[in-house]
Amino acid sequence: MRLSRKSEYGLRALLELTKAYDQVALRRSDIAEAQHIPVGFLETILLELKRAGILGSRPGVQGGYRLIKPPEDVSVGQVIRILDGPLAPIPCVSRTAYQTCQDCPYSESPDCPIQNVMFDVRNAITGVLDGYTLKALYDRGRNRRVRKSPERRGNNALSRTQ
Amino acid sequence: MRLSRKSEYGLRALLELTKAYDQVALRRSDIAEAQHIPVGFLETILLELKRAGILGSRPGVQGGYRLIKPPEDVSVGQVIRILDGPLAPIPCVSRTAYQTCQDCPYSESPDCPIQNVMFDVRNAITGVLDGYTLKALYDRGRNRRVRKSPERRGNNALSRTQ
DNA sequence: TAATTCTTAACAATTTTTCTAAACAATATT
DNA sequence: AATATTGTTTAGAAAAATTGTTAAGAATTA
Repeated sequence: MRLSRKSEYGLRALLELTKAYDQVALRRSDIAEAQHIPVGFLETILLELKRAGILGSRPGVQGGYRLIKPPEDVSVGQVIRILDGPLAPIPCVSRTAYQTCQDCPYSESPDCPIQNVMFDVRNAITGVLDGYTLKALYDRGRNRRVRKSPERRGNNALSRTQ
Repeated sequence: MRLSRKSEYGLRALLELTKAYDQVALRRSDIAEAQHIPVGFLETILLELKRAGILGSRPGVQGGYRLIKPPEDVSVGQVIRILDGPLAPIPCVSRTAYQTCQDCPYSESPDCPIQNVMFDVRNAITGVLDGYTLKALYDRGRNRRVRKSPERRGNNALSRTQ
């Protein structure tokens, strides 16, 4: 159930591009440096996002990559699907990439127990990720860092998870 | 975000063992045949579940594996954690296996945007999997196959996902 | 004792993930 | 037009994880 490095890098890159949205283009080397991402790997990631219509780019001086969709119109779910493929834990519960199971003894039956649970898991995951936009991702991190009410400090994600 | 083969096999094996609960022990070859699982791989899976205290076993004639916990006391989440490790998409939001990120530029900050989303995802996943027991898994598949009301037929998981 | 079945550890094949290299193409500046 | 800058593309290599396999051994029952 792990998020790949690729998707994590992709989201971190998009965070930088969201910050620069409507302002400047960022060179892959800028992004790589800011986010500690191997520049060669980042390259392939940015290109996939470009082909998917999320990024635009231009070579040359003052060139680089930029977000060509409003950050509030791109969901985290979209991004992960582009970079990692379907969000569903198993192909037989995927909306976007459905596939029947071959070796599953329940594959002929209308009710596979595993399929039933994983269907719920898929909905739980997409429920979160498809409702979460790049703008929300960026703002949430930013607002929290500003931290208006001090008593909220102990309630951040990190302390909750340790 | 994929469920491993290992966990899928493990759950399918446990489904067989739930069916036989309090009745007979099942040989690994029986389980392998019933569920189309490579017997050698199944072996390593069953042993992990045994070490975790979920299964018991006995060699010899009439021997085999059996569930030693009531099916209503074992959650699908537990099983996947045993076989695949933590459910969290990234280590920094894991309750059971927390780890700080090394290369993340936000790792010193109390508010990492990625961590925030993935924290929600983790809760969504564990919310489903930790609340789903082997008994529920077994019964739900079984009840559905019986299918009391015919008009529900079009509403099964498979047709929903295509 | 003999047949049956689980036990253990090592390791091998395959696939996926992660990353690199190098030649090339486009753009802007001069 | 020349040059420097930056993205583009393809191929593939290194590393890690996944998915199995093998074989010798130990426990249990008949």
